[in-house]
Parts: sequence; structure tokens; C-alpha cells
Amino acid sequence: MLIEVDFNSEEALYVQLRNQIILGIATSDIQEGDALPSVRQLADTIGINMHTVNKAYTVLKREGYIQLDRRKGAVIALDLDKLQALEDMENHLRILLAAGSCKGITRDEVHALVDEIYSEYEHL
Amino acid sequence: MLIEVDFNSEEALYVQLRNQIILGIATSDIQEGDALPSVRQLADTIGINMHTVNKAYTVLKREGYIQLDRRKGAVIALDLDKLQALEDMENHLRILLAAGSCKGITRDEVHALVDEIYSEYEHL
DNA sequence: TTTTATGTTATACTCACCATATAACAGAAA
DNA sequence: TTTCTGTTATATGGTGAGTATAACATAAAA
Repeated sequence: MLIEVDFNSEEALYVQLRNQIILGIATSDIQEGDALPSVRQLADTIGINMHTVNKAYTVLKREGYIQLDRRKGAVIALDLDKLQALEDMENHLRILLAAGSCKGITRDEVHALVDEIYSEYEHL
Repeated sequence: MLIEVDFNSEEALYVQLRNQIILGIATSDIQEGDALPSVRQLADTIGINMHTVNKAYTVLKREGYIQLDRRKGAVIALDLDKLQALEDMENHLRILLAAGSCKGITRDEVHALVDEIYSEYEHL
């Protein structure tokens, strides 16, 4: 799996890593049981510090996306706390949709966007 | 319009202000042409520094939600750059939906959430 | 005119977070 | 034993958040 980082982005590096790995899981680019590169290896590949990768992995572990195994490394292991996920999504959507609504984005247009994006996550 | 702030939140105070004002516009709590409190007045009301409110207003101005008038103060004035808004929403949704998809949230459940939230923005 | 309130700008300070650097440890694989 | 792993600790430079104080030009109200 290819992981890239934008050093000019306002977003923290470890957040970019976290997001890209979540995207990789959603698009089935990496799957349950697959191992991610070691913190030192990934850090060396993209040219950043080991601790930055470690922080991304720690966040992903806390959020229930991976488990850290001393033998296998960081392994994709999804913790399906769906209620929590729904609550998180609702909180984020409430702000995001409010901003869109102010800008004239209709409910139907949001539905179309959701369909378009979700179709990227279902081409099994 | 009631504006509250959570000092224990991880989110920056000026971001909380920005979000609440956008929510206020979306729910028609405040409307085009309405004036927001002055930076000093709002800062005094919620017990924070003037510059923090000023930063929120500056962001809202840059994002096209208000215009700052020396006579009327901060006035709601929507700049409908819909293309930019759609692009922003798509970028945010791509991450948000990926996380949800990993957690087992279906496309239909997202649609239901969108409908539920949008209905709060349309009870004119 | 004087007073008051406005947005705006400048500077400086504390605090927290980000990213880095170096180092060390215990456990497991080669 | 050697090597690699995750993990932890400590320190440093940089950046942004929030506050504090101050000053300015403008415009409304007295």
C-alpha cells in the first residue's frame, strides 16, 4: 500500500497517516489481518521520524482499527463499536452539512456525493 | 442567539465559535443581514478574550459567511461559492465515510443520518 | 465637539502540541 | 548471538492557541 504525505499541509503528519490508512482499509487496499510496515520501516520510507508513525499507529489502535503485535507488527483488526462510530459521524456531519446548507448545497446533492464516495468503498 | 463554549473541549475556542455561528445560520436562528455581537461584547458575554472572537469572525469572513462593517459590525452575508463548498464537503466526506465504512456503517445508514440532520435545517 | 464604541493592528507572553533526535529496554525471530 | 520489533523516556525547536495590553481611525451618539 502506497502512503504519501504532504509536508505543506496544515494537517499534522500523524493525522495524514491515520487518514490514509483508514482510506486503505475502506477501499480494501489493505484488509483484516494484513500487517502494516513497522514504525521504523514506514518512517524511513516516507522520510519522517519513527515517533510520528508510532503516534499514528497508537491513534489507530485507540480508535479500534489495528492491533499491535510484537511478532507480526501492526495488524489490521477492526473493533466494530458501531454505536460510537454512528455518534462520531453524526457530530461531524452536523457541522459539515450546516456549512454546506449555508452554501446552497441541497440534501439531494449530499446524497449524490455519499453515493459517489461509497461506491469507491464497495468495488469488492 | 445563544453561543456557548466548552473550555474542556479539544477543539479550539475560535473553531467552536465558528461552528456554532454556522449552525445558527443553517437553522435560521440567525439570517442574512442580521448582525452578530461586537467582538468585545461577545468576548465579554462568554468570558473569553477579544482576539479569540476576532479570530473566529476573521475565519468566517474568509470563508464567506459574514462581512465586517464598521458601522453595523459583523453582518451575516453569504458568499455562495458552491463549487468550492462542494469540493470541501467531498474532501471531508471521503475521510468521514471511510471511517464509518470500516466500522460497518452502511450507505443507507448514512443517508438516514443526512436526512435526519438536514430536516433540522429546513423547518422554515 | 466630545464621548463612546466599533473594527483593526501590533507586540509579547504562557502554554500545549507537533516533529524531531537520541537513547534505552524487553521480547521474539533469524 | 544478532537483529528487528514495539515501547518508553527525555530533550529540543517550531508553531499555533489564548490571553493581555495598547494603540489607531472611523462613525455613531451625546
